[in-house]
Amino acid sequence: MTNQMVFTALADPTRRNIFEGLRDGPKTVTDISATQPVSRPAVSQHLKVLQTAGLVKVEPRGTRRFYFVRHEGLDELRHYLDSFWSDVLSAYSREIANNSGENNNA
Amino acid sequence: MTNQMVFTALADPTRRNIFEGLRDGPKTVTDISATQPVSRPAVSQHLKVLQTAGLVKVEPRGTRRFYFVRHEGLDELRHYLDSFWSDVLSAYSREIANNSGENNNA
DNA sequence: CTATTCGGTAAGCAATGACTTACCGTAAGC
DNA sequence: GCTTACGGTAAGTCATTGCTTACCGAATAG
Repeated sequence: MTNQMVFTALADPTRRNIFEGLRDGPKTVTDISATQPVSRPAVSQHLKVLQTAGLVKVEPRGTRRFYFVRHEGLDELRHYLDSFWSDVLSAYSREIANNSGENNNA
Repeated sequence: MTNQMVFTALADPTRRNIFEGLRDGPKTVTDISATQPVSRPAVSQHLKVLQTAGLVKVEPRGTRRFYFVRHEGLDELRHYLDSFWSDVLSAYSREIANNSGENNNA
């Protein structure tokens, strides 16, 4: 749910690959396993991490479990980036304003 | 430089904290160390990872080295999120269109 | 020229984490 | 009922990585 968990979830290559594979529609665990070089339990564990981070959600249909991208998860990450971004920009213009008047060395 | 490296760089709590500390202006390594619970070499190593990921840049002034947030690094990450986002949305509306006509179970 | 501050690198250690195989619960098919 | 496909969990292994101390180069101060 936290930004921390989102970044951690997307840091692993396999997990990122799994997540990106869900971008064009829901998939079952065995579907995903077929496209990945790791075992099915490994995929299951990765999906758990993605789910805890709020990036995917599950919908059981019969004996299968379909995994979806969770839109809100991406939203939160975008929001984090946006606020960070504006902070950096304002600090940057402040920096320029300062530098034209004085030199802020030690 | 790659998205992979960006996510990996921001996945570590200490490193993320260091990066966020730079949001309101440049800092030296010793400055950063003072605000972190880890040693100065550890900070130095973290900054190296952030730099390799393209998230920060250095500007040596005399014997000091000032670290800055690198705007382009954030840009690339935002671009990645945007394209991912639009892919998910278009697949999502496609999904809805399909589901109103048929049921795509096995 | 010598002393001091700043900070990057090396080596080694301990914790995290990604993967495997083995196992078990659950829902559908016969 | 029994069997089979699906998939989550447990336990153990091995590589990754974040941390430490020790060391060393480079630039300013005196």
